[in-house]
Amino acid sequence: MPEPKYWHLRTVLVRTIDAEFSTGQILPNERELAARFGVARATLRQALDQLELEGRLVRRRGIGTLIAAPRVGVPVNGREEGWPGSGRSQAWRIVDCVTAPATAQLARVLGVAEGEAVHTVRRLRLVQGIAMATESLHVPAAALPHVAGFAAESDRARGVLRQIERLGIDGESRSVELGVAEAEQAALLERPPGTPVLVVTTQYAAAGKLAAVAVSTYRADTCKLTFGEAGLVEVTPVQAGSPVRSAS
Amino acid sequence: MPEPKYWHLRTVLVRTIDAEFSTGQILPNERELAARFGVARATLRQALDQLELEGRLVRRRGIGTLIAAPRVGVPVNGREEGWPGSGRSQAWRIVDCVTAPATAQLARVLGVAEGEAVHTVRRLRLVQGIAMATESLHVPAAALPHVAGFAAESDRARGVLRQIERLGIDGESRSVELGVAEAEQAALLERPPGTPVLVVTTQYAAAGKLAAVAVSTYRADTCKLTFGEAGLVEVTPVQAGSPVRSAS
DNA sequence: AAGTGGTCTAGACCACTCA
DNA sequence: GAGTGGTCTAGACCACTTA
Repeated sequence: MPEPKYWHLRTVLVRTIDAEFSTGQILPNERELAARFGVARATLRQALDQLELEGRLVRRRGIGTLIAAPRVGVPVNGREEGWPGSGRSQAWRIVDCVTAPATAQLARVLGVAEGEAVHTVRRLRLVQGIAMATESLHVPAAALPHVAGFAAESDRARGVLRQIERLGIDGESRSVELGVAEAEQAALLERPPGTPVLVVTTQYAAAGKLAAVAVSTYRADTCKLTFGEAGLVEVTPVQAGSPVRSAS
Repeated sequence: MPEPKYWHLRTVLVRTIDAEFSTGQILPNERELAARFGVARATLRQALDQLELEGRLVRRRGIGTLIAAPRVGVPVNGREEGWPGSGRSQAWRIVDCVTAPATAQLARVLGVAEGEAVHTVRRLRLVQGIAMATESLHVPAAALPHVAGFAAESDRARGVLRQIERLGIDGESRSVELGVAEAEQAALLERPPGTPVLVVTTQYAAAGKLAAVAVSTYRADTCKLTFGEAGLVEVTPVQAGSPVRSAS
């Protein structure tokens, strides 16, 4: 079997979907689809798994399998888009703020000593009212002397976000990789554990030194991260396959 | 069952791996692991699937399941790193160069008329001798008048890459999303079809106008894309989970 | 209560690698 | 040929949604 059944099935489904279905429509249920294609339900599900990973389908328990909307372009441009106080109501919701000694791992990432106090602000990024990303912003407590004055957690969170702006952040570098949402992130994103996410790690520098680190997890099913000069032209999604040679 | 078995299994395996195994070591085979944990092999495999998606494991048919090396940081900084001729031997290998009328989709992305001739150069990005990414660079033929003179495909490819530099690219914007490798990409990356990839779409602008578009697919299992000021500090991987509260 | 997707099982066979 | 992961099956039960 040079080509697995589930992969062939996926190809057939892609064609069917593109030709006969549109966003929001419901596919026939899995048992029927499996019967129609003459495969076991597990095999059909393997094909649907692929399509879901690609963001073409959404499956809802108790409802059915629907055609997904195109992915939302989410700007990841640093201070302008992602930063807290800077101007207009950015769609961030503060979840948490804890101050705790750095774990070994966190200490290494932040470049501080293990056990040193670190503020961690957790936020949720909402795009059209729905949670698209979580973020944990870590900054050494020593760098923000005025935060200690706030008693309430929400005040402390806002304090951290406000004061970090006055640090004079003058550089940032990012990395993006694939991950899966663990329990906490999954809950915040209202998704089951194991949901694939794009993990964005941002290092913020002030005066040539690492000043803060943010780890964000974006829903990989619905997000397309956008960087750079704020959309030169509308970014239209492109097939992963070679767009010129229409082989197969 | 509030927590699926496979998810719990994954957690247990993560702990075991971190504690008792190191990069390159081979796990016991699936049948034995399944028996040891008292689950069906399919359930165990579901847990391993997660770990593979996270880049913690690599499975090789006929060999076994091994602990993966940490992901490689791959700079995606545009002209400096990714661009062709610019100086030292960049680890790119030219695969292909075709000139063909733009499909409807490609035309839309490039902002040209459907059917207009477009050069497409396909390249392979090698990191430590292994294929990490494929790239298709699309540029309207009208913009590169001198390319027509080259007869051999490899000359045309080099011609496109060289002449595009003289266009005076002065801006780029990118997007990153999750995808799966179709047959062609999969073959180039020496991976099975369906392999998860990070799809990077780059728009190059010259004189305020869109001049070229590149679509790259990076192996999601082994790549961590890095952006920005070329590594302020070594980027150490961070768990997707909340790094401060060590709940569970 | 009926219908959906999500999980889990036990077993079979295949494709690949290596001694 | 023995051992590994990859695919596929048929069936069961669960969790969730809607009516």
